[in-house]
Amino acid sequence: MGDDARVSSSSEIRPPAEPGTDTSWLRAVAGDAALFDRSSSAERVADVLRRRITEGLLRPGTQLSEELLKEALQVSRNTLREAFRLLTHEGLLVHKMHRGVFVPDLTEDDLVDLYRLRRAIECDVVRSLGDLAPDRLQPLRDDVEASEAAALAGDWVAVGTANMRFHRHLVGLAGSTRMDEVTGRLLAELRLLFHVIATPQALHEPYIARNRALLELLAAGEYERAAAELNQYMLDSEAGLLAAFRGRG
Amino acid sequence: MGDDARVSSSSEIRPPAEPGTDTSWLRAVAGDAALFDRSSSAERVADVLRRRITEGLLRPGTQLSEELLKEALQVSRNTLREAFRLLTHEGLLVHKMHRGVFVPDLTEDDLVDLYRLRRAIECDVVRSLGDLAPDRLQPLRDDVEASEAAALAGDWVAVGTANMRFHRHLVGLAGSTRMDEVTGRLLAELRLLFHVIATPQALHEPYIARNRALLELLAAGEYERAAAELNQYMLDSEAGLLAAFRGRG
DNA sequence: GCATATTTGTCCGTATGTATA
DNA sequence: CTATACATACGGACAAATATG
Repeated sequence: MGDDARVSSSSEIRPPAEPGTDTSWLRAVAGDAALFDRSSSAERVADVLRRRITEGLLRPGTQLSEELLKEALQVSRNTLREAFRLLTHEGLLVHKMHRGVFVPDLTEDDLVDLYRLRRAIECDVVRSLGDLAPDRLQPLRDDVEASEAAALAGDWVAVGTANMRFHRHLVGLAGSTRMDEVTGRLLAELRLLFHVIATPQALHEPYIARNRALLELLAAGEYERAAAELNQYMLDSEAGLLAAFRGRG
Repeated sequence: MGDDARVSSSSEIRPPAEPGTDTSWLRAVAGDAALFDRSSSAERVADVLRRRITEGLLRPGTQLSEELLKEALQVSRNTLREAFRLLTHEGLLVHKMHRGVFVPDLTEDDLVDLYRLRRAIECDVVRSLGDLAPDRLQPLRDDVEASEAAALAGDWVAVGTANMRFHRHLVGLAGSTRMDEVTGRLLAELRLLFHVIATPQALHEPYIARNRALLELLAAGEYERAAAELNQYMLDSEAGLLAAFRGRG
C-alpha cells in the first residue's frame, strides 16, 4: 500500500519558509494514485486533491503546477485542468490568469463574509423548522456525541470535524439542495482558515456544549429561541476565529 | 457584420416539438463568433452561450453537442469544455456523465428550493441593514424606474430584467461577495424558469409597485418592516410562479 | 530595461469507453 | 445484440504570458 502519511507530520516539523517552495506533498498525492475507483478521471483527481487540501497538507498560497501534478497523478494535462475547475468551483482552489491555480489564502474579509452567509442560512433554517420528526435529529445527536468523545480523547481536530458535520446536518434539516451545496462550500473554506490557526482547542471547545444546548432546544421545538441562540453562537465563533486569525504564526 | 438575429424570432414562430431536435440556434451562436474580444477563449465562449441561454434561445432540455458547437464557434473541444464548466458552475448548464451537457429543465422542486434560499438571503440582508448612505439606494431607484418605464411600454421582458437587477442590487447592499455570487446563480436559474412560462405580464406586474414600496421602507430606515414585507413578497412571487409553472404549455 | 526560461493557454488528432437506437 | 454516435481521455505541439536572470 506504500503508506507515505509521515510526510504530513514532517511538513509540520519543518514548515516551509515561503509558500510554494515545499513540494514534499507531491509524494503523498502520488501515493493516492493507486486507489482510483469511481466515476470520471477528473472527479477522482479532484477527490485526491480535495482530501489533501482539506487535510491542510497543501498550505495556503501553494501553487499546483500542472507539470508536476500530471506526473504525480499519471493523468493528462487536460484531465488535471478539469479537476482544477471542479475544485475552483468549490472554493478550494483559486485560478489566476496565465499564472496557474493556487490554494487560496483567505483574508479576514473572507472570514467575515463567510460567516455572514453561514449565519443567514443556518439561522433561517432553524427559524423555519416545523413539525420535525424526532429521528431526524439523530444525525445531530451522533455528531454532538462524537465531538464530546473526541474532546475527552484530546483530539481537537476530530472535534472540529464533528462540529462541521453538526452544522452540515443542521442545514440538511431544511431539505434544500441549494442550501446544502452552499453550506458545503462555506465549510470547505472555513476548514482552510482553520489551518492557518495554531490553537484548535480554544476555538472548538466552547461549542461542544453549545451544540448540545442547541440540540435540546430543537428537540423541544423551541425554534425561535434556538435561532436566537444560534445567531449569538455564530457571532461568538466568528469573533473568536477572527482574534485567533489576527494572532496567527 | 452579418446580423443573424432573425433566427431568434423564427424559433418563437416555430417552436420545436421535442427538446434537442431544433438546431437552428447554432447559426445564431455562430454569428457571435466574430465579436470575440476579451480575456480567455473559454470566457468568451461562455459569454456567448450564457447570452443565448438566458435569452431563452436554447430551450430547457437542449443538448449542447461538443462536435456541433466547436464547429459553430471555431474553438477546440478543450476550450469548449472549459466554457461548459464555467456555465455549469453558474447553474446554466447541467452535466450528465457520458451523455454531455444540457440546458437544465428545472422542476417545481427546484423552484421552491431556489426561493427558499433567495428568501433566506434577501431577508437577512434587509433585516441587518444599518446606517445606509442615501446614495447607496440609487441603483435600486434606477431599477424601479426602469421597470416602471418598461411596463408603460408594455415590454414585460424588460420589466422582468429590471426586477432581477433590483434584487441583485438589494443583495449588493450587504457588501458580501459570497451572497452576490449565490444570488447571481439563483437569478440565472430563475430566468430559466421564466422561459417555460407563457404570460410574463401577470408574473411581473404586481411587483413593480411592491419594489417601490420596499424601496421607500428602506429609504425610511424601516428595515424590520421592510424585511417582513419582502418575506411576504417572496412568498407571493413563489406562489404565483408555481401556479404559472403548473399551467404551462 | 532586456533577453531568457518556465508555465500556462489553446489547439489538434486519435484511441477508448459508454449510452442509445 | 450489433452498430452508431458521442463523450472521455491521452499525448504532442505551438502561442502567449509571466517570472527570472
